[in-house]
Amino acid sequence: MGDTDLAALGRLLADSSRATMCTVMLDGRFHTAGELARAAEVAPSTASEHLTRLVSGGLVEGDRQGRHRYYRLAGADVAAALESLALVAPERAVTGLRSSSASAALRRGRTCYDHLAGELGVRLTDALIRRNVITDEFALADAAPLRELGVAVPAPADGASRRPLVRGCVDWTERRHHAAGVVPAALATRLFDLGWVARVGSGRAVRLTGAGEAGLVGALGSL
Amino acid sequence: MGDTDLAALGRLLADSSRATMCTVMLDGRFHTAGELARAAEVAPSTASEHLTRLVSGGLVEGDRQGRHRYYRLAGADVAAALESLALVAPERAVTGLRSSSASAALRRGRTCYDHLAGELGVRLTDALIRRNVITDEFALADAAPLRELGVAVPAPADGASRRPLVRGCVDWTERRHHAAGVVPAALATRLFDLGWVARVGSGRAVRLTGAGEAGLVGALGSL
DNA sequence: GAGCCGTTTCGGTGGGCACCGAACCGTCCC
DNA sequence: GGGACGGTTCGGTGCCCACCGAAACGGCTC
Repeated sequence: MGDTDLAALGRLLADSSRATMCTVMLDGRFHTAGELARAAEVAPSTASEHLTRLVSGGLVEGDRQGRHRYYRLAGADVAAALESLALVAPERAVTGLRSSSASAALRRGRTCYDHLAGELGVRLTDALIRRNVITDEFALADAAPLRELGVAVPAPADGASRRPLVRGCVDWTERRHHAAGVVPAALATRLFDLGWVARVGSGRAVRLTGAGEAGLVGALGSL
Repeated sequence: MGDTDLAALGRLLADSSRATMCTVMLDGRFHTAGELARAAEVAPSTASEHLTRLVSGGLVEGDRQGRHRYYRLAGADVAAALESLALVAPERAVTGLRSSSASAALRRGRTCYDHLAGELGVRLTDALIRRNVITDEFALADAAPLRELGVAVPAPADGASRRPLVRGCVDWTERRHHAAGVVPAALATRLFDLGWVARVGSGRAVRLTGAGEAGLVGALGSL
């Protein structure tokens, strides 16, 4: 009986299979229905039903290409909402060695929809603050070092209504903020292109390469 | 099978009674169990069960005083997560005149946990930006006008790990950001003390008083 | 065309849980 | 003290929905 239908959204996340699928899709990329079914450990038919509900609920969007069907989160605001929920969510007991090492990799570095998070994300954020690229209040200060790296930094925002160039994003493993927004997203894309960060396995986990370590220290003075 | 138990949190919000209670508690204040039961339109026994679950889930904290028991949201991060969810949640169809005028009042002005939101919130945010109290990237710039109003502004943050003095908070009715954080929260408290904003009814809705209109224009140059 | 494969739809089954009324407990007031 | 009242606990009922297998529906390949 409220103003918005919070409960409908809660029901979508209430199921562990759907929650797992959403967590997988937090990397912002497309995933096939079968891949999501395996991740959630349910039959393809069950996964299909879940995905239909997620789409009609507006959390996920689908794109059919050939005989495959690709799904991803519906937008950055959805990813932000899920991340802020994950911050509140209690830590889950780790079961087994494989998931333990997997979550350790996630803690070290991962993508958060379109930018970098985890230890790597906050290290990068702190380096950007020290180099005065952004302020400690997450405002863009000096974009020159980024432009030298080949990052496409758009013109400053003309109002508060646009998506911010830089904003703070809660990091649920580090329990603090890291840099998000248009500029950090562009930076993340560029770092992938340069080969300075690379994906670990097929999930969200990423790591800093040797060239990335050297390159970022050179560009920002520290890391 | 994820890293945190997102599904458990979703289950808490999945029930419409619990969701309504959480929406009521979004004002950050304490509410009695009976009041929340009436808001959700369920028997007191049912409400009690819901509140027990919300507490054990970490979303809500309770405080017994006398024969009453008061409940409120567990923290600002919980409120932020709920607000970001409400932004994603689809608009709900308005049923009846009473809820229509109530939601209209909410759109005009309301408290968002500890600061101001709605039309009033974004007008205030824009005035703060025009007056250069904060930047359009939600960083604190010049606290002098606030101190003249009697707002207690703490010293600048010494690192990125503390709760930010100012941050952007999504406004689900205005579909843009308004100012949140330590400073806007202190400002809201001060405006209540001055009588410049007052609550409308018993819920989250607030309105700007005549004295508030004049006082804020005087302090900030515009509104 | 036939065959394969990824995906979706459809019945049927089972478990979880929201709900209420009744009983119980603690606090306040006369 | 007794009575009223707010809140919680406890059984019992009924609904919602996650799950699977089987079958149908594309699209791709040979």
